Amino acid sequence: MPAPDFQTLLGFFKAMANESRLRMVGLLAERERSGQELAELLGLKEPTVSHHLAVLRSIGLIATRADGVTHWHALRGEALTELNRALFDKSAAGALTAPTVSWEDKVVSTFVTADGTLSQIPASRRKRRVVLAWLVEAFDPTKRIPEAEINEVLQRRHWDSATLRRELVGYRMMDRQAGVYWRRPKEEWLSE
Amino acid sequence: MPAPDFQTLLGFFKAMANESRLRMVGLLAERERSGQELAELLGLKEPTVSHHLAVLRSIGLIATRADGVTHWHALRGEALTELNRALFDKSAAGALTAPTVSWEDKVVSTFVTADGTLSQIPASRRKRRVVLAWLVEAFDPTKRIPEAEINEVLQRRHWDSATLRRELVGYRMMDRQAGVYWRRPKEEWLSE
DNA sequence: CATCTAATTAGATGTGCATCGAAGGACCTA
DNA sequence: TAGGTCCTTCGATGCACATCTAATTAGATG
Repeated sequence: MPAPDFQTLLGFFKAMANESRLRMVGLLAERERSGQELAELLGLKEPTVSHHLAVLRSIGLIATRADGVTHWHALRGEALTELNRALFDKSAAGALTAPTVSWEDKVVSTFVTADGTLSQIPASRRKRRVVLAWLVEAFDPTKRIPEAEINEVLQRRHWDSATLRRELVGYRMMDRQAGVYWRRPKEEWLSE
Repeated sequence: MPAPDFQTLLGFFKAMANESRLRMVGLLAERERSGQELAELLGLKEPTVSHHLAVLRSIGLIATRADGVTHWHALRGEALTELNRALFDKSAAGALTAPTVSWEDKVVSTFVTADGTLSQIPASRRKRRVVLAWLVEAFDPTKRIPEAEINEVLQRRHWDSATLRRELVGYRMMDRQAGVYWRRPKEEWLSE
């Protein structure tokens, strides 16, 4: 049987995250029970029990068998075993891991509009660094670039090219001398 | 480590039964992360993340370390291991078996709201006695307490502190003389 | 078929909780 | 100590859901 995906896992937790249902599972773990019996033991009305049973059944945790007008409900032990593996095996991380978009990508896509311009310069240091790292890609790492060209390229991204230029130097992503700029290796950038 | 009780288990499921928190656990399983980072990755605002972190921390699932202004959060693998055992070992039935909630507890929780205030004073003598027994716990049994303090404490539970005070004396749970009150031993309370 | 019992469905209601904006710390750095 | 960043706390809001009553289905029985 395949390791359950994120939604399955979430469904399982939601099903168990209710006092009545959790107690119900406890009661059904002992032996099979009828709806009435559960209602009595849990102090609930039958419709409520019926509702909870439907939830538990929908995740395959219980099986119901009809005998005349009475319905007998029982816990499916296999289901618990399956979930045990799913949850706590090494694969757990796999199941839980969200579809991976890196944090950096998210930050960039937040601040860069569809046409490639910066909607604003992040105030947060950490995010600003990410956006600048993206910006600096626009420059040829093997060349020395005059300030005029730097400004022109940055201007295309955001009106405040002066700030961007200053920040690129501040974060050690670029260096300059006598009005000429060049990219610095990533190892030398400020790490935070 | 002791097998967790019913309430602990329920708390765990409640904590995991939320998409944001479950994804959060997945992200933290990979590596430790800052609040900002989580907010960005989950598409939530920081207050929301903070709230969720508090929930996960309250069940001991994550540990937080501060580094300057940044707080780094990490998953406590041990916690998961513990829960694994608790959940799926032979004890499953035991842990899940409904907690026997006494009648008194049920009564108290019926009349006391989550924030510790009385929603109403029970009309039934027997239930009123239970609620008063719960109320009287608020007072130090070794001290003599001025009426002003009595009132202040009771007021926090219910607007009608005068009635509560009178009833406490009526049920012989407290006694008074010259405007000073003290608790009486349980053996001397009215038994009904 | 008439009626009884057990269960489910439908609809209404109240509550818990996820989320957010605003405001308030804590800690850094200049 | 002034300003800035990161985080938390507070209060408000809206939605999801647990529960109930009433009505309906389904099987049993005489």
